Amino acid sequence: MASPAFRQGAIRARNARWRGALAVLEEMRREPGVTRAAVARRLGLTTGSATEITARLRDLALLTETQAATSGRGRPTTVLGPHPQGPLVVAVDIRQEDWRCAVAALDGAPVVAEAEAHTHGDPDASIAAIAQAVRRVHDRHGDRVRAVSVAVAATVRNGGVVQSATLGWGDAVDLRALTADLRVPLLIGNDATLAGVAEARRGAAAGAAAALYVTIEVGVGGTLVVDGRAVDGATGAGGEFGHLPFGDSALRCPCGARGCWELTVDGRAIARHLGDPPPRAPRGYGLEALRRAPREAAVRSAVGRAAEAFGGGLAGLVNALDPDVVVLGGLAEPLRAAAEPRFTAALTDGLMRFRRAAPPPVVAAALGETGALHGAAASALDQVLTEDGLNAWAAERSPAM
Amino acid sequence: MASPAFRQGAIRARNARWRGALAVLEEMRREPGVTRAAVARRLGLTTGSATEITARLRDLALLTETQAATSGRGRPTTVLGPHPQGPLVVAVDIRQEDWRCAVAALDGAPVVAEAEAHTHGDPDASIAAIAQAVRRVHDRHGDRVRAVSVAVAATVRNGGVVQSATLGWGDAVDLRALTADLRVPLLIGNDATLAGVAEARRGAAAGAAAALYVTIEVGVGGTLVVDGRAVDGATGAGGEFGHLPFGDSALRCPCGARGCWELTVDGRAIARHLGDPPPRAPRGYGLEALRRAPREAAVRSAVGRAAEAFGGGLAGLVNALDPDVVVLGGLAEPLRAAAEPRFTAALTDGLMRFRRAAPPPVVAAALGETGALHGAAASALDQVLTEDGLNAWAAERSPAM
DNA sequence: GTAATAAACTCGTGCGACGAGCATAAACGA
DNA sequence: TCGTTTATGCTCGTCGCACGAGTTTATTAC
Repeated sequence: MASPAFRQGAIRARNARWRGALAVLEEMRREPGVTRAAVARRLGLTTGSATEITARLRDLALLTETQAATSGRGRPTTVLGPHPQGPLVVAVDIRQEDWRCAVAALDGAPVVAEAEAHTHGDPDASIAAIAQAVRRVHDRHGDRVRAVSVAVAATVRNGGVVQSATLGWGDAVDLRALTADLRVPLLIGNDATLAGVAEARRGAAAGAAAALYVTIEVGVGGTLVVDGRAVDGATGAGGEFGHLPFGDSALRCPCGARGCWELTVDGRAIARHLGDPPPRAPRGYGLEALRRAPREAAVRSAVGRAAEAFGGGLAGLVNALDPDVVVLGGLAEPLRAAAEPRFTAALTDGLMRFRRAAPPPVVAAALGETGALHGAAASALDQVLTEDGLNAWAAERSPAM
Repeated sequence: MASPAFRQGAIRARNARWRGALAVLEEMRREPGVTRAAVARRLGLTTGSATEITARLRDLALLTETQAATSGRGRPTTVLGPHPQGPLVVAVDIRQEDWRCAVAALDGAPVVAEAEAHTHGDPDASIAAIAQAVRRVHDRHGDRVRAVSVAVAATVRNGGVVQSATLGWGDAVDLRALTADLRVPLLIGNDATLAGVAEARRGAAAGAAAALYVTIEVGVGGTLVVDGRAVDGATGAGGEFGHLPFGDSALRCPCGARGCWELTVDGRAIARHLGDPPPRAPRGYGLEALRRAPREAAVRSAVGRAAEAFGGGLAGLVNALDPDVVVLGGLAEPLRAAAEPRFTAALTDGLMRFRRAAPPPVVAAALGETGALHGAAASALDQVLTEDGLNAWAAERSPAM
């Protein structure tokens, strides 16, 4: 592992080798269950090239071909799938209450291996437990594990956690311990960002050129995803939409700024409107309020105000970012559903006139609780399915040279 | 021209041909005056490959090599530059008062060929005049002209103008007339978006991973530029930051929404604070106010309020988009300069706490009035310097096959 | 069965890039 | 002034990927 193996100069040529192979693997990943013939057609490959490429990839344990259910005349084609000895990635999702650790092959479907609730108030214990889970997975699969990707309910910057009010962890949490002595790349990402990526690739926004994912948990998060890649800024801390000053500038946000949108949208907002003290668990409070809203007029009104603030802010984001589609995650969808007319009115009213004729559809997230896990697996595979990644894989398997 | 010429199947291979050549051309474009040796080093090419690639590109009239000023020992290398018979693009900038039409070679530096003031209130006359200018350039250079790119002070969507309050043109303006019978691709882009691209590539934000460009003219525009590409959404209408609801929700914006940021930032805001009626020319009014501010306390205070609103909104954008650097264009820089303390205080106060230690630098645009023109040239070259673009160029020059 | 069909396999070719060795043009130094 | 040093350009044999055309194979339809 970590074999340098190649002379400096040949990098470009060595990378060009994988053009066709990578395209095939991406197709297989994007649409598990595609047939070889379909891939060849889509990529404009001749059957000869397809034969060569699949043979090469089979030899490298990057894919397998299985008999396809025949349909119609002609020689039957094969279904492409991940190889049983092929590369794997580990996806971890650290949420407020618990964590999950999953394994995914090149088709990107995470299979949960372990899951556990946090030891409350003790980040070190949680991290140690997760690290052990990762290590067990690694022990089981050896060098097949090519990357570990972590989705965490925290602000992430330059691959590290910057703040994590949600988790109640201090800001000195260092997730690098998760792969301490494993020689495997570790990727850290914000959970909402990764969930957005997952929705844009395989979820409710599949196929969209520019998808805006917005989620409400404690506060508001999300991301714009363009061509399947999150627009997360220079340091990866983009998507903090909750801290756009759409709100009441008299309100000071725990983040340090004032007028933050999320203060007018989440459980804290609803509590304020109802005259309740600030809830210690805004997510739970919000959920409870949404449940009570149908029956209690006061709650309904408070929820409506939050939905209105949410719709208005969303309109601003649509104005500024021009997405194809808006995907709502977490409590965002139930909030809209609880006060649909007020939400939609505010959204429409906030749109620039020329957008109103054909506003982007606002849809519910399709992947639900597994979005972040899917996104983590996807971001890990993004590293594996590169020219460098395949070079490394191939070099390890054929020690010649 | 428009020769199909190629069989369907070979597309992938035919594109792969240009990998090395494109990389070299991009280097030459990114840094006019680079030497062949420097390019080879950066790209990791052997001298043999460099020789081959440059020879091929010279034969195709895509670059020339000129003697470099020798510096130090060793065989002198050559400077790469655009070929005198090489491809060209036409860049047009349509501003509020006038328009300019320029030509650029592969180094992307636009040379203004014609410029003229608008025939006021008559879009058709302006468009006809611009079309003639484009035609004259095309007549002069023939098939060397590969694309026409237009920067326009209007909202652009799906390659067409959607609204253009600034120009005072109706919304039925069809810019496709600009290349009516010329068989040349026409690209339409928002002027602020293109200026942002130019600043990110060669201006004040050169080298930034994520640059946020914000400009104040009539209203607020701009764009986020990631890796040199504008994040302009699904239809190209992104970057309308002026219509984020950071402002006073009691104010209805001509765009149809309410609470738009730009109403609290531009000349209209200053007029309102001074008790003046809404100015017919907000840009000129704003400029005048900025001039008077140093001497007149009331004006200074009104300008300060606008600068504060500007800084606060900018902070929100930084929170949400996480840029490396913020570039101010148009009146934005003078507005900041006129009330620097209030601007900076509002900006800092609006940032999330973890961003305050190292906020992105806020700098003035470097390309000034030529930003949009540079950006238009760049977007046109983006089309030319692709595998398809070079294939077409090569096919036209060697009619064999 | 036999024809029709779709797709896989085989093999010769083209082409871009590599590597190693050679050639060349300047600056340096005795 | 002239060899030495140094950086670069040029030549040519080789490799590997994808192509194209032709052949083979597996299935359905009649």
